[in-house]
Amino acid sequence: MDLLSIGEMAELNNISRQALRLYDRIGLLAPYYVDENTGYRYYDIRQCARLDMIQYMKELGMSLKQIKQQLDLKDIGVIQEVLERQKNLIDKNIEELKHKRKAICRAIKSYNGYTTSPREGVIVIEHLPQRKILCYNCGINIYDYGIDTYEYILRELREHIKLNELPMVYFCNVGSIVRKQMLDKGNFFSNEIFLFVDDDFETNEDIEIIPSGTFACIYFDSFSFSKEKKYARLLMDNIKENKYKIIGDYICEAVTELPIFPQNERNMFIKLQIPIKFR
Amino acid sequence: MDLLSIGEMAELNNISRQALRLYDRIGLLAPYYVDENTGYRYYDIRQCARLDMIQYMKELGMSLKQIKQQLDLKDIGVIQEVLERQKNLIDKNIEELKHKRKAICRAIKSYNGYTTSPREGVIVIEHLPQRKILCYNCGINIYDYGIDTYEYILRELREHIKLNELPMVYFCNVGSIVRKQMLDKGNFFSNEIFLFVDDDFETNEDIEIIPSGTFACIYFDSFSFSKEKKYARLLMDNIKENKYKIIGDYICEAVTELPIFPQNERNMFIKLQIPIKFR
DNA sequence: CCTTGACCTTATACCAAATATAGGGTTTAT
DNA sequence: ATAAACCCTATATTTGGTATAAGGTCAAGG
Repeated sequence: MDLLSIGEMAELNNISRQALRLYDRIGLLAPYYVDENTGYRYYDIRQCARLDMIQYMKELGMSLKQIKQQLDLKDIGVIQEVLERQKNLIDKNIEELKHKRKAICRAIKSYNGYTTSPREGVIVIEHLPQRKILCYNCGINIYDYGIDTYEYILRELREHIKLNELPMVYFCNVGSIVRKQMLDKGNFFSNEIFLFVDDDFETNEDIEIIPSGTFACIYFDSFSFSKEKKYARLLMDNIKENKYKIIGDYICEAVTELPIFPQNERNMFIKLQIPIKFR
Repeated sequence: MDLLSIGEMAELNNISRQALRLYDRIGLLAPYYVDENTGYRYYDIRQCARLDMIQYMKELGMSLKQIKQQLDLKDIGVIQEVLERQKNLIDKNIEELKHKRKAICRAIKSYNGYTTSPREGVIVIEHLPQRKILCYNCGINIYDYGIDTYEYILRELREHIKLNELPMVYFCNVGSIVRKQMLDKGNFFSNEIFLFVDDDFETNEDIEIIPSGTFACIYFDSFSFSKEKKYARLLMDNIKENKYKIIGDYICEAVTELPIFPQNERNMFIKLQIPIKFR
């Protein structure tokens, strides 16, 4: 019987010598024979079977520890269980990745929208598709407070997201909403912030739909409430001038950008939007 | 302006204190203010914006180093590139996982097939669906050699797999093939081993299709060539006795099991199969 | 028999992205 | 005043390896 040196074994199995030594040390794959004097490791070609299984299980996503436990069990047939478990794990991973992908696509679209957006302060009429949002009621009128409070509320929103098991990738596209009845009374009041979710997101009590329609919009960046109020007034005045009819809630949509300012303050692209009907 | 202790900051952002200290040390997020005497870290609530971005980019799969580079660039707008890159990465991951999933399903099916298989040596007639295999010609007649040589050939097959960019998960379901013309001449000769791939696998010159049809099959486990030959003879004799007509290649399908034997030798479930027609 | 180069050994350090722990100092509320 | 809660630094651990150094061994050729 001819034995293989660690280098030969490594080459045959596409693994590094170092890795084989590691497997030896943790007891995952001991060489068939070790020279007492030199410490040289010698492997039997048939040990490739075990190494195959190790690499196979590793591919399935198991840790070396798990693999060792599994192989130490010497329990034939348990491999099926492992396979089932790993399949479910993979399914979960795929779902997660798909979710992430969607969120990224959303973010890409948002950013593109903003880079090709009209100049700051120009009012445009846009047709916007139906959108789904996940609302969070923070209990206070955010316009009564400053950016600090807004940050705290964002943290609360995030807790909310976590409860809904949403990936954090959605967190870069948030907004606030002033309900139509408040707007009609001239009361600039909002106790709700939200984030946009995918259109095929399962609708539950937290999810609300913003219907498609015609919106009067105005863009600006670098967020502050006084700036928002200024542009909101501009937008409302324009709507009044043109005798449009407001038919829904005021929305302030924000896309968070890289925070690069001295105090690392939040920098955002903002798009205010009010659904209207031409009279 | 009220500042946050590291614990408050950590709690607000669902991150550990340790992680925040780490981020400080690597320069990813320095506290707004550090007490000179006590070394206590104090954060500004607005730094949540930067932390959000860090966590967002982390979610996208970027390393802390990459994130730091990105944020240090202070180049607004590069986020789009990052998003595109990460989207492609996710697409690749999803594809890979789907591949793995399929291979696992195949393995599960194989194992189930064997646990519910007839007793060793019993000949059964089965209808088997169309299957795709990836063939490798090893140049020698494997039946002229022993298990050691077979292991070497398996290594070559694996090199072959790697060239075809197949995930290693397929490697647990291999087989060998004796062509009909050899069988007809009574020549038990095989220089081809293969592995099963998914049905929707893209067909190229290495891929071969085993057509669906009726097969005479015999099951056994613990592989050795002499055992295979014994059962192959049994199978052939039975076919002759029953006056079936052999209409295609002899296939020896193996499912590798956990290697648990003293020398860690390969243990396999074997299913011999010969396509036949009733006269 | 000697040398050379390829190969082997152990030991240690490193990577990412944290977590855990020890040992000691500080704040805060009662 | 004092205890609980909190903070600090420094070090070790985790996972699955890779990299390197310093030194020992093997096989082939002269």
